[in-house]
Amino acid sequence: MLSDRQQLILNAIVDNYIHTAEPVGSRTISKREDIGFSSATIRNEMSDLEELGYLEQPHTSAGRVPSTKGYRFYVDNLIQPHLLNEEDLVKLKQLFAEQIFHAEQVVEYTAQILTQLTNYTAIVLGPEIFEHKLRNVQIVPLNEAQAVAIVVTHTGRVENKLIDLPEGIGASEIEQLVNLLNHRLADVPLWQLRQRLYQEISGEMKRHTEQYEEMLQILDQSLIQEETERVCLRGATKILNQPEFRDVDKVKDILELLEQNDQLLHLLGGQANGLTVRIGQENQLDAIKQCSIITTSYSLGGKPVGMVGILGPTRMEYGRVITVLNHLTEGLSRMLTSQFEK
Amino acid sequence: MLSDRQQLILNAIVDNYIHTAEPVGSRTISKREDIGFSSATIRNEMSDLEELGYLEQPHTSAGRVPSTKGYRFYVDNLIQPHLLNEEDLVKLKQLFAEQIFHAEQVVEYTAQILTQLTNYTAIVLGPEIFEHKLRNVQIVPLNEAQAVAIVVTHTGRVENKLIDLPEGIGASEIEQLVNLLNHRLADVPLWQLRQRLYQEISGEMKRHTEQYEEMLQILDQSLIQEETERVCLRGATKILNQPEFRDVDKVKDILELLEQNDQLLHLLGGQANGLTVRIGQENQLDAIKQCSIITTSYSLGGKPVGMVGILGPTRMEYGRVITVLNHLTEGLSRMLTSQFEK
DNA sequence: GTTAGCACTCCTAGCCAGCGAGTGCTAAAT
DNA sequence: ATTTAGCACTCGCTGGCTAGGAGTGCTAAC
Repeated sequence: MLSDRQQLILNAIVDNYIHTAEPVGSRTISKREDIGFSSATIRNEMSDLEELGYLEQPHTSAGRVPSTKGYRFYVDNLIQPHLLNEEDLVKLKQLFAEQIFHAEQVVEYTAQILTQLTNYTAIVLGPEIFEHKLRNVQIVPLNEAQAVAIVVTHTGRVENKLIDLPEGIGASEIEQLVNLLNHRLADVPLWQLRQRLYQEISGEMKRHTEQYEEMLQILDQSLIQEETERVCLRGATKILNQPEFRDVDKVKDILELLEQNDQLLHLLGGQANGLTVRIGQENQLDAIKQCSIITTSYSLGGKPVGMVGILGPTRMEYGRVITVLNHLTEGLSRMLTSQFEK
Repeated sequence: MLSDRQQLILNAIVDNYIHTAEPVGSRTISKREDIGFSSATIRNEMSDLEELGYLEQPHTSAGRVPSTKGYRFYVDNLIQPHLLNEEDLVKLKQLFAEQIFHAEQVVEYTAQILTQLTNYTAIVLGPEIFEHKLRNVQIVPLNEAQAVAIVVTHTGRVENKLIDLPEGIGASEIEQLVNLLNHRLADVPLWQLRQRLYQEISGEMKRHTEQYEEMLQILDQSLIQEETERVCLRGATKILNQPEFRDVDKVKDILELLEQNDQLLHLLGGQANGLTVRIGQENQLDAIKQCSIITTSYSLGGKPVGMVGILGPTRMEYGRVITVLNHLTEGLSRMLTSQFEK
């Protein structure tokens, strides 16, 4: 375990490096107000900290830079609570005041605000589909062969899908089918839909229509669960502001990664609920081994339904970002819950 | 006007620069098979071409680089038809073979293929909403205060919007309203909807319901035209592969511009139909004065309904990109027309 | 245990010379 | 009158060299 003084010094170094992006020398630390030791003492401690793996030296005659292990200790033990300024709080309040809630819009708006507040890249994953319950199904024929199937959830989310109509299906039969669906499947969670469809509807349908097979075919097409979640990325170019990413080769891989929507989910990294920090080397993907990601989840009525994440350099302002994220997810959860649980 | 030999040389220089990204010297040109003159002769011609504004010299003892004027002449007069290789043609055919057509998907798929084929950034603007006719309207109540309004067009596109319900509106009244709408407004182009609403429906509605004002309020909310067009960007990071954009400062502005969805429309630059090339300085936006954009439109039944654009360095392979775009828009138009005009 | 002092390391900026690609001009060749 | 060979000149780029400075590690004194 690190001594109190070692912790004090490690904290000072990480702090300094986060704000300057320059290797930190012993004299810089000894000049700080909260440190009462000479540079020589600091040097000895720094040497020890390096040996323990908390610091690294770019080259012999340079200052020290925190290692992944150093950041990890900083995040786990040293971070001090950060107070948001008035301006930032106002922006967050505005977000939560958005009474006109619409899943897609809130996701984008949230990502926008997050990237503004933090100056890092924001990734927001919308409320997950399998928590949604069916409100209403519509099937709108376009011509003889095609129709649009529309599924509305109790949260107001709308999914739609183009489907092929089997030959010889009339408008009245479709209408009948839709009525049956709405009658029987209302309030069924989306992920249970297909299962319930076969359980409850098929018997009834056999009685009502001769074209049982064709109908089932329509339904099967209509209710295929959307694979792509609603994930939204904002502020990808923020990384270009960081001095350690002045090199095109270094950012190229990162930006290419962020271009792939399906990779964004991997970045958020599964349904961990609560706040998670992944620092530098701790990340799976090579492209972002020089970055840190802070993720957290927000919930509806106690159950986590979505995630938000902030991607920045390892030299990220962890304290501030964590505070912002906590404020945000708290507000978001409160808002979601009050809106849909009544 | 330029002499034949001047044109030959300008063509050779642009050609060479496009492929090497290095200033072109007189000896390089004189060595080309299609040129039968010594380097000295080339030097004299180059000097003339520079004086006329077609070439520029980064510094005294460097080769020449085409100016915007030079590229312009090249594009307008010198470009040679480019043949696509088998592989590329197959990819394009695959796109057109997509029978399962869905506006949103085709836009994304098209952008993806374009960026793959050209290795530049692709921007695709989906079929414009005002060409779409109303097929069906639905209003699905979520709770006492809110509902989702859904508009389906004859092309199978689905727009949805969360609306607030006035107090005291019952489900039966909404149903009545929806029936009336579908009966009266089917096949009306979306952009005429509100106008026709007031013309045709209001009289009838006064008769049928006492809550005329409230109903109108619902409709007004439901039919607000979506401001954001379906625009899709792919391959933004391709620019990072270009040697002239190895500098973070140079790409930062470009990437930040591409992050803003509303700016993408400006890039495509209005409803010019037919193929347009905007080269370097000719671009309005400062951020892309070092880039060129080639745009063109595709059509449904003769009327242009969408656009595609390719963004690359001024040193772009104009011939190849133009060929790809022509193939694409031709196929896309044919596909759209055959699908919806029957 | 702490700190002042000092030799040492190593990066960085600046300077300079040499190289080479390329030009422009002139004079000879066609 | 063109075209071309020849040559001097320009200028960016590379590599080697040096001086400066920030920072370290060690030792010895406090």
